[in-house]
Amino acid sequence: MKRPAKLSQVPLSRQIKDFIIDGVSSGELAPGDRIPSEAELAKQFSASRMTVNRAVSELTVEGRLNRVQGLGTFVAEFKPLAPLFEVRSIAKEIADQGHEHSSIPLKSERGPATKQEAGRLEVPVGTEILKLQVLHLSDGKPIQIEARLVVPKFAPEFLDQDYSETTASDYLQRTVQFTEVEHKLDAVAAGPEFGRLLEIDEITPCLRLVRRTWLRDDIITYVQLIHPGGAFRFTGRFKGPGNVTDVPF
Amino acid sequence: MKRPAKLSQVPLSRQIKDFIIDGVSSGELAPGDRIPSEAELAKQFSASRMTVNRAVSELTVEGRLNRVQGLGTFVAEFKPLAPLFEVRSIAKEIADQGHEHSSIPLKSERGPATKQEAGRLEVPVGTEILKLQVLHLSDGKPIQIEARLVVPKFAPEFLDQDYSETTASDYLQRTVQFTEVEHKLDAVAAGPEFGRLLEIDEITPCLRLVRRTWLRDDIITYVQLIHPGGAFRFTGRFKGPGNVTDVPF
DNA sequence: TTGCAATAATTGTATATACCAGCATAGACT
DNA sequence: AGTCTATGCTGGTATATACAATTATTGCAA
Repeated sequence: MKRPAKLSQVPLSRQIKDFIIDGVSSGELAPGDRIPSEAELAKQFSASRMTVNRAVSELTVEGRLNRVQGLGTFVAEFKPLAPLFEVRSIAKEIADQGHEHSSIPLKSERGPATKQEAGRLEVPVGTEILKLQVLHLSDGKPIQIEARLVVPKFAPEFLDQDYSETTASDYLQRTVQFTEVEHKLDAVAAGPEFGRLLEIDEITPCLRLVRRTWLRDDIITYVQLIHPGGAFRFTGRFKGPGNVTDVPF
Repeated sequence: MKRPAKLSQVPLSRQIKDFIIDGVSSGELAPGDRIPSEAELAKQFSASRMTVNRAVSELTVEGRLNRVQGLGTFVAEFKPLAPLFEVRSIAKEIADQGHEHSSIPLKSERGPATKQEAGRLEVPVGTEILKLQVLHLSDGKPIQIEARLVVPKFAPEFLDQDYSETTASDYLQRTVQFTEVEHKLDAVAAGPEFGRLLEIDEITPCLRLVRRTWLRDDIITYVQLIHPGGAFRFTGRFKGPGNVTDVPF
């Protein structure tokens, strides 16, 4: 029953991949669960086993599945490669460690970029940007100040939204695979203003993380000032030979 | 000319992948270069085109190659996913920014783990470990103190080597694809001892990065204390949907 | 010279088939 | 009861084939 090689809009192997990915993200498939065997999927999609094999293999290379010969294919524990870079990693870490996370918006406005802000974003002074500043609390105690500057070239309508729940997934779905990021990490004294907000002495060392992200044509700048007690843990997962050889001995 | 399905020790597709990877790492193939077409490789390896296709596709998923329909396959600009985690990122950054990097070994000894060291490595107190401490200089000025603790279960012979040039690539070659890493970032005052070494006031804020790596059965712990002036930049590249959706809006 | 059509080369996708290798279990044998 | 073996499921690898889609080039016609 040789099927004519007419290609639909979306390749069959892509459909199979999406089917599995959707199952995971919807919660039907949890990490550790076994997914249907290649033969079952092939029947279900009227595809040949090789097509299924290709789809599943790619998901394995991507780290989403683990395959065991003789046993089956299982949903992998999916850890983002570098959770440090998540939006709400601080909030998540706080929550994961059993503390209660809350936040107080300090600033949320749009307006022309000042000289300093423009410098951070590498845009002309006066460009209309979104400026946000949030104080994060752990069990009611101030722990981090987060400042965010956004040049919303791509979707100005997001300017009016409550930013706190907005993530890239809202407007990007598996479209962009790569994102350039530049980070700068250093330690600074809290200083009078932030020291007061964080309820610490102004000479207290704080961690400052400046992150610039290029996503398509947009530039996003983050500044996080983290209270020393707010040191956070995160686990990362490296993938691929390029990292293996970079792992320190 | 159907080849019998006798499998050699190393799968053919693996051999083809290695051939390309070797070409890149030896410099024969530079980023941007076109690699031989699937048909050529198939002839060269006496393989079917599908086998070549599989090998090359996997390298594409892994981010090492870019394929363009109708044109060919090209070596990708390969950027490590998270250069922050490289051993010598500080040294590299210093060099890249046109400064001269040098280092002074402060400590290099093996012996039983103290309580604190054992705690960091999660091994019993008294376990024989390797302890290293190095002061990094930029243009002759102290900029970072690096401490490294290694539990060398895997290859005790490395204990006697000069650690500075030793990387994981010396004993691992494309064997381990995944490595778990835990990081802890915080900011601390330099303190009297390190303040003196770094030639700064003891209350000066410093960045401290603690990194634990699990590589096979081994545990490696890093502690980096970075001078505030030694704030470093790095660019990262994210790959895969898991990160796309995590990229902050 | 410009514009368009045909062509060759390349990757993209899919099928059907074959056999190998790892794992668990049912059943026979001791 | 314990042990071995056969069987069937699973993924792992490889081949041969076919046609689609994209790209650059070539050559012809206006």
